[in-house]
Amino acid sequence: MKEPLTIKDIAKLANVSQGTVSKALNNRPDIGAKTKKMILKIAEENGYSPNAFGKALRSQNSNTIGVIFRKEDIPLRNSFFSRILEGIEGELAFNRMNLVLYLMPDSESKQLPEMVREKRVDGVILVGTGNADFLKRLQQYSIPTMLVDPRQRMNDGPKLLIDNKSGAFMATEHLIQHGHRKVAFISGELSRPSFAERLQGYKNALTHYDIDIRKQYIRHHGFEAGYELTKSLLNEPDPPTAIFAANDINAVYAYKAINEAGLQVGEDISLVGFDDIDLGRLATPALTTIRVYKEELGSVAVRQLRDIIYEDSELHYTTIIPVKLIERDSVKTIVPDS
Amino acid sequence: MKEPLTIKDIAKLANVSQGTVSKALNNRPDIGAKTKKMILKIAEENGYSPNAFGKALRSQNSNTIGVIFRKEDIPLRNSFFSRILEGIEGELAFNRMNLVLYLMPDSESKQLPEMVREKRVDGVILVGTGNADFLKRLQQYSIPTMLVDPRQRMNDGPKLLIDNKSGAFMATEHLIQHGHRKVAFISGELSRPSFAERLQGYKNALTHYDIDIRKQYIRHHGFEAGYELTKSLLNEPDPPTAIFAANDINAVYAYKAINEAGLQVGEDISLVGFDDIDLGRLATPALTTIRVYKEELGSVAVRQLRDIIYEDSELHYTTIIPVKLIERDSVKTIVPDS
DNA sequence: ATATTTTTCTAAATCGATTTCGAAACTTTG
DNA sequence: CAAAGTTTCGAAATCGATTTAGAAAAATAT
Repeated sequence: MKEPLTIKDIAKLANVSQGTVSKALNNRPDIGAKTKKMILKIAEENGYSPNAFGKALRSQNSNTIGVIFRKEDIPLRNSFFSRILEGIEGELAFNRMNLVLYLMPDSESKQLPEMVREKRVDGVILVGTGNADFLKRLQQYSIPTMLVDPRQRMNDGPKLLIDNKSGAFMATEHLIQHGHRKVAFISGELSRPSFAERLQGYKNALTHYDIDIRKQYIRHHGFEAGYELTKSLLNEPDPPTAIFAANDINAVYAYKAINEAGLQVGEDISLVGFDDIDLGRLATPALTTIRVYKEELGSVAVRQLRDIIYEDSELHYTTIIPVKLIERDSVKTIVPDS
Repeated sequence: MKEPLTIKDIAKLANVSQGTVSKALNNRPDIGAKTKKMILKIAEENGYSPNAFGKALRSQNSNTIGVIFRKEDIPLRNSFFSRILEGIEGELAFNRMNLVLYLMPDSESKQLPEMVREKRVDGVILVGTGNADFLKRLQQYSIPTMLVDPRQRMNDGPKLLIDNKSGAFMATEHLIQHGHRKVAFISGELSRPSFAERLQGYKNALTHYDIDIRKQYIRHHGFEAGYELTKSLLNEPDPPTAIFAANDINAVYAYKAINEAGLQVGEDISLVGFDDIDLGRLATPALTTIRVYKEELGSVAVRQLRDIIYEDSELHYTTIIPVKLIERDSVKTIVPDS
């Protein structure tokens, strides 16, 4: 019911000018110690909070950043992206900043989202997206931008990448060290750099251990196509004994295909995933996978973006976040044929 | 590089006053048709977008709403809440509104989030949360609030509920109609009204079909305790032939326990879940469940909140969103003992 | 005690929009 | 054609904060 207090009200209550109140609240130098204390007390007692828009209008920054996901990425149902969002939110909240969320329809690269055109946000974080067009437009607006696991590698802005190659190497190596020589690879579209890099890591591991790379063991298609891919792999004349799935979702689909073929994961077929989402932990047997530090991805993105926005940090890093092998129960040690 | 244009710049370009520009852009009556057209053209050509803060400051509304989830609810990793968020985002984007996201630590009921104290948002949607304290404080601020599946049923604000009782009835009835007489119930803490209501629906169904309610078939504990609960159910002297899990997550845990006991879901034990999250669809065999229209929950919340905020709708509905049985492969028809 | 410096405060301008009120231009009517 | 009524426009106030420049007060130096 009661209208919220403005700085003018506080000024009246404290018998000073609103300029003085502003100085007290913002720790400005030219103010006396006792007046300051007095003003702060009054503000506190009356539960005063400065109006965000008045503040933003004058100071030209809003203390909020925009977070953009692709709508098509099933960004939120997919716990991978959700965790990144959690990381971003946590770090922003820690810095008492606000998060405005935008899910970008794939079609809409024509125009920038309103929040940036209207200057609502001090910077944006693009997760799993960012085509050249869109980025160019952002740059014209000269709004600080941070890319997280972008869909395109060619761009000069600051960005965070996942150590896909090492991770895929570790995953494949893990299978090899457990005696597997016939290791297949499944993934979504290779147009996604992350998948392409994971394929590269897989190949590197095979090469490193002097194992032939078999074309027919490498399958990629669509995003959640793990079910079909696995089914066809199992029908190979010389089927693999192990599969490295370039992401956990596809790995879980592989479970389904394997089960339906009357086989058992971790027994007849070994499986390693990538990402470490909850799904894998819940599967039976629990999925061995490469953990991506998703919250970390989010919080680091915020920290770096804050540096760029508020500290005028000029350096535009490309940061590669490491990954880690998480051993669970989906890999069986076997004796190699050869 | 180029500073964004202000309304003053457009006014200069069009050789009119800024007031006139404002009228043109906002479809005000007292403006000539040709000047209006001319101004709009100039604004368009120069890619002008009004500054959100200037606008918000003057018009006293921000065109953004705050969305609050519980941090402890694993709100985002859990696709249930994610879908609700998607629904909210979609409806807001449709209305060209902004979404600021806040994950509330459970402890923090002492203070309202900054976004509301600073008047950053025109209204808030609380999903799966809202204790009495917090709500009272919100009311003092007289900020329009919408509750979605709240954790407390005693409050007068407008709210959206899930038809838990009917859903649970349908789920249980489905099992009964497939010949099951020994139907167990598992859920998280009954302090959550949603679980309590689902238990009630379960009991109603049993009663309706003249089946005794057996205390030892009703288990509830923790949030993701489905694994242990199911394990102990299977160890009963007279174990159930079917289980109704009050949410899909617990159902998926039940899969794990059942598998580990050497039994098969949809064969030795029938299972029905509640919520219809992706996990259930992915499980083998796919989980029969009660679908909750999660996106709908989100979009309806936004529509009703918009009515309250912008249309001064005084009526504070309690809306109950229906649910639907989704038959998949986790229920087997059996011949009842009796 | 006066002059000078330093500290503390206030009044006013500003950020970018909207809105009000009155003036100017244009229509309609007698 | 003059009077009355309508439209269309612009100047200025306003929203709630911050910041600047200068005045007043206090502290220090001469």
